[in-house]
Amino acid sequence: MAAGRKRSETSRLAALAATRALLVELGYERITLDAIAARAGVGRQTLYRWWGSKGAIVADAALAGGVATELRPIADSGDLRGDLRAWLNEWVSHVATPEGTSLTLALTAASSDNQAIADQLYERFTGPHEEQLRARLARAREVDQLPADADVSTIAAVLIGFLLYRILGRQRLPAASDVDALVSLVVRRQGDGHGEAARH
Amino acid sequence: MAAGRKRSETSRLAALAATRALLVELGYERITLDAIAARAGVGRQTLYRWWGSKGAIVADAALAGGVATELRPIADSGDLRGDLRAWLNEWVSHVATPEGTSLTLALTAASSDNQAIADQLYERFTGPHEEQLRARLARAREVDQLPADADVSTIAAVLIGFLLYRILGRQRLPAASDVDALVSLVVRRQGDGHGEAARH
Amino acid sequence: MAAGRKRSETSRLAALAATRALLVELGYERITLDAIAARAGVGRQTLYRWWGSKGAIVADAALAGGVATELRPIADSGDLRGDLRAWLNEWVSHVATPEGTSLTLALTAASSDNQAIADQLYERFTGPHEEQLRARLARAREVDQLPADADVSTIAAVLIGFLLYRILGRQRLPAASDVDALVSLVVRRQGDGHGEAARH
Amino acid sequence: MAAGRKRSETSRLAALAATRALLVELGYERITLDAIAARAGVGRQTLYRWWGSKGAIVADAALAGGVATELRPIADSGDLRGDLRAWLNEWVSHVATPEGTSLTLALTAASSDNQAIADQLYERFTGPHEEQLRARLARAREVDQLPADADVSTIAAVLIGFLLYRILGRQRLPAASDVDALVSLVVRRQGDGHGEAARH
DNA sequence: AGCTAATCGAGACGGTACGTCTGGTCTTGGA
DNA sequence: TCCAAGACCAGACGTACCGTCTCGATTAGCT
Repeated sequence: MAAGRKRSETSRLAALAATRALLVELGYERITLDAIAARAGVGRQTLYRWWGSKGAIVADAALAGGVATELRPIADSGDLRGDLRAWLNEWVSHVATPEGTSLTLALTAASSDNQAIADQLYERFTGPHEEQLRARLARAREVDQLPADADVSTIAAVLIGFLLYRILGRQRLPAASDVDALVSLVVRRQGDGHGEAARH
Repeated sequence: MAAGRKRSETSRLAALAATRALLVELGYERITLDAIAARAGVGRQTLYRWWGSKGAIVADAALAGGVATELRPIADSGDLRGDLRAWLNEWVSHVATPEGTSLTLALTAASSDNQAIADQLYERFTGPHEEQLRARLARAREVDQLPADADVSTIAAVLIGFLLYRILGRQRLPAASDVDALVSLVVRRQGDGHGEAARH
Repeated sequence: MAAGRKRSETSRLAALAATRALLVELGYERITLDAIAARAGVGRQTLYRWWGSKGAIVADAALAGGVATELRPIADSGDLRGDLRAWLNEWVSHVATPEGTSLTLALTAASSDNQAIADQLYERFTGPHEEQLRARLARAREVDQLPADADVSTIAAVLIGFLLYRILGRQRLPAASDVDALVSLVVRRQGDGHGEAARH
Repeated sequence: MAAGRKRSETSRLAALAATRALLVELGYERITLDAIAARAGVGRQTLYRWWGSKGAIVADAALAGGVATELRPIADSGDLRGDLRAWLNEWVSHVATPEGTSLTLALTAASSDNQAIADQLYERFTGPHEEQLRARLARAREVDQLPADADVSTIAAVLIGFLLYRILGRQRLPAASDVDALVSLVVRRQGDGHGEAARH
């Protein structure tokens, strides 16, 4: 029962780095497995051996060390609105880089193209972030920074959806004031009337 | 200088219909100009003559008669929340069809791929809808269904972003109750406190 | 009922010429359809469209304008031995060129590899030559330059087999004296005893 | 200086046997070192260690125990024509088997491809047989079964070339009557006129 | 008995060529 | 001048082999 040669970690990392670089330069559609292999100094068969398709390697490259890993957890300073603003602004500044924009667009294209990638993206990236957001909102609700009947899932979806719309629209990324307006819209100060209460 | 034969309207419509059909069956990445030409009974050169690229014909097909045109304007019954719920639900039911989902995903992929398509999409589709939404919200603000300082742009972006997130996530389309929660979150009954007013 | 573009004669000839050139340079095994296409300035698909395989194009290239077409018919001067010697010597000098040797070896390799090529080679090349040889021998028999019971098929096969053996052996091509010996062996002067006749 | 492990004779024989089997099944061009290694249950590196190339292993497999070794020497019963007929017929029946045909074609292809194989083939196989033939013919000449001026080299080449032509042609292997005609053509009964003797 | 070194089967590596498919262009003959 | 058909060049696709390079596991001779 012989072992055979081990998978080359060098090749794996070179392939992912080359993919990220080419994704930034060319975008998902114009990228080529030939180009990735050439840039990484790796055989084409090696890419097929370990990833099997362009979509898979792109997803892995974008998620492993690309977009996802540098994101910080949402702070819990006790100030929900401040924490959300900080988190959203960090996101925006992260995506505002050319690399961030390219990788995000590439992931969107790959997800639209391939259900498996979409699932992986959700499982490894979107889902954890959404869950983190819901957890932070739930904690805020417990300390009465949100009304007891606040719908944390809807709030989380609205925050992420807003970012998504602005990124994909590529017209203009949200400024700090846009983030302020967003947070103010969906998270009112506790003690603000909610429901039919105090007429003005 | 002879005038020559006129452009064949039959061919144009057949090409667009074939593109839509194949988009639904295959998605943006897997579609082929050969396949469009064959299904439409049209020469391949004819597609290049009038559209010039795969992206252009896909965008035209999806926008002209595909996703966009069947949408109704937002009603103005005087009841903002009801009107928004109706509009959002109509949108959801429109996208919930297989054809609607496929065309939306195809447009997303094409937009991620190609800035020109993204611009066209915004100009002919997203922009008008957002503008319509802002106009409806502004009218509501005038009749005091929204606070005077409400940020209609942010509200509009949030509503669209929420839909976008749910569609692209492909986990599950929003139910009527999700739409209710969304509308309740961003459009409070007039008289609700809004702004920095009360407690500190 | 439209016609479509005609097959490009330019491309066809360029492909065959490039194949011959590369066959001489590289030999059958080391030749590449990529290389043929590149040298001919022709798309690779065009080669597959019209020939379908490396073997087919090699056979066509070697037969059409390569080895076969320049061969003269066997003369009929009335002198069988002289005519055969001339024909054999012409053959040897033809094959003795680098191009002739390479093409012959390539055809042999291709025939060993592929029955279809072997059949085509026989039908378009070997067969006609053998038939021509048989016809010349039969005419000689009619004018009593060969015995009435001479087996023209065997003689023809022996002449061709001798050449084949010397060419494939690649040790040394037959000289004029070898050709003389061969002709003397298989074609005796009429009037020479044949059979049990004149004991010595 | 320790010695290390010895070469595995088991592996060597398994490799040669697998090569012969695959040569029969697939032919020279379609054979694969992967396939040989897999069938022999041998590592690929072992093949390269001991033979170094596909051509080398194929030549070794075909010559060692394949085509060559089973051939008997030419008998010397005193009857030259009978001995030649027996030898040729044995050859034909040997090659007429599927295995014999495949191995012969494989050797031809390999020789056309590779000069080193061609040389080895001549040295280990064709050469010895031709030499054996020449020796038998020379002995016959000494006992006056051939004319004193008979060219034994040409006769030997003619006999081998005839076989080669029939085998490679693959149209039909020579029957016993063809062998008779061949022998009668090149070996006339002593006492037959030979040379420029009689008529002018 | 332990050491040392060459061998073994297995299998990943960087490459090259395969045969196919598509993109975008050009040509043909008919309307 | 447009159209359907279809050949053209270019180049990416995913697969199959090549010849090389690790791996860990056997074998031996030499100490």
